[in-house]
Amino acid sequence: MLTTQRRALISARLSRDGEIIAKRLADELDLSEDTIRRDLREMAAEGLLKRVHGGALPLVPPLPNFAARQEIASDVKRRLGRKAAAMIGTGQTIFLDGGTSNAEIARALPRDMQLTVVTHSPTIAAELERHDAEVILIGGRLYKHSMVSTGASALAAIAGIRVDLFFLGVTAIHPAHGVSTGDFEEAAVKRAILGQAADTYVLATAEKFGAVSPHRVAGIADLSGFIVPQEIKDETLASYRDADITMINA
Amino acid sequence: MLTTQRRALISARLSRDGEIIAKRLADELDLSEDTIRRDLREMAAEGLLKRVHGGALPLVPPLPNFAARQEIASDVKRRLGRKAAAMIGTGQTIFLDGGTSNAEIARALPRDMQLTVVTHSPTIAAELERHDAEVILIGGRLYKHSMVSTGASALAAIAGIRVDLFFLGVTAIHPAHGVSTGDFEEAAVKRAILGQAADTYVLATAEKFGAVSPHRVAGIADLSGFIVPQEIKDETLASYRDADITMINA
DNA sequence: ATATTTCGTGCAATATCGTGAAGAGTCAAG
DNA sequence: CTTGACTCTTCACGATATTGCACGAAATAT
Repeated sequence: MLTTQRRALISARLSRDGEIIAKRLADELDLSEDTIRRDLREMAAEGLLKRVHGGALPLVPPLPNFAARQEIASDVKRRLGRKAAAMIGTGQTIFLDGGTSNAEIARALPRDMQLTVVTHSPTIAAELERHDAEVILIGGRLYKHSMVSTGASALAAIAGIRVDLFFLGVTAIHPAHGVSTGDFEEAAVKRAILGQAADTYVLATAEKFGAVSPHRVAGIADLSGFIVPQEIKDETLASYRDADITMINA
Repeated sequence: MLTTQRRALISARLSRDGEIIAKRLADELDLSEDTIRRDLREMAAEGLLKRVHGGALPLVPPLPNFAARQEIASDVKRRLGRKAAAMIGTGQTIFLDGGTSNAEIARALPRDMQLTVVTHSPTIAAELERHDAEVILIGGRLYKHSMVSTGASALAAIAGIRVDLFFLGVTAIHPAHGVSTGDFEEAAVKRAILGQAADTYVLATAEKFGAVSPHRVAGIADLSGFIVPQEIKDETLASYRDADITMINA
């Protein structure tokens, strides 16, 4: 690839994605990071972009849809997402539930990783547009609040799929009442997926512990484990210990 | 090989590949790089191409690849989208195909309109997150290039749905070859939807007319009409008149 | 506070460039 | 047939550009 073309690509990516990440582009183009960084440095000198640590940003503010996408996932959720992504092996088939925590898993997945991602969330599917991963989208009636497919057709589609790993999203986690969520249909879909997964993990931010939502998804013992932020107190987690499930710190 | 022939070849390669790499062409033609570079130098002096280190590029950047196409919802597409949205009645069920034009329809829909939108594009579904519309998502294996579900399960889901209005997205429109698209699976899905729709309209930007893509979706007469930008020339559209379909100006 | 990532710089290896000179072929006038 | 003018090509070589690597500094993550 010619240098000029590479620079043109950088410009195009900048306006499309709203950012350039030096390392990622270097991997993608199979070049050293030095080359990419040199490009960025020189293009910055020409006033074509703004250099930042790790890559570059456009001078003009990015498109609105990117701005929306960029919504700040809290630092905690990003950490949980990275930890979860690290649990996934090449070639596996995983199911990503909807929700912002699981969207962070999608973002944390290496772009060139070979795996199959099943999801009933169009938002998550959209996140994976530029990944190499095979994406299986579960259709159905869209439940807007959580942006996931529900209903009979979703259940039917789920019944035909087995996955290695399921990352379940819930709104509440309680030692006695298990994990639960706010919508009846949504809970039914989650239960269906749970039944098809070899292992199920929940990304558990602090505010969910001790809470109960109307529709139960599963008991604590039905899960393989939780991924919890490390700053959560031990006594909060103590009441879950007897269920003998894994607590992964992130 | 004559100099003139060689230069003609260079021009042809430039428009076909969007680049000339001096060394590669020299090897291929079994000539020294000097000769190629002299050609490039002189053609650049005549304003036929742009010299760059390592070879040459066309003066006009190559066809908007997918990355760039994604980019700007041109003013034209927004107009088409608004016109299409205006055709939709309250309470109707419509199917939105993937693609940037159809995304503009979704954006142009009033937030509080009561209707049912069926789509196999997670991107379109995500656009409708804050609309009151009921959204039915068609699942399947995600074809990344266009971001739409394809495959047997998508076809099965489509077979169970009837819609009032289908907004079809294609890459090419030709009087004799009908409307066509670049992917085999994608074309099959589009045909399936067409069979379930009472009316089908295509948002037709100027560059699509007269073009032909590998996989035919339908003949012109199988459609209800086109929504075309008003600045398109009458003679361009003349060859479609005999099919007796509606041309809506936007 | 420490580990990891990213940065900038200098440097060496390689690729590409421009120039001028030399070789090869063509053609027409002598 | 020979010669000289002309064109096109290749070769040689110094100049310039590009790339990857090493290493200490700075920024960022844990």
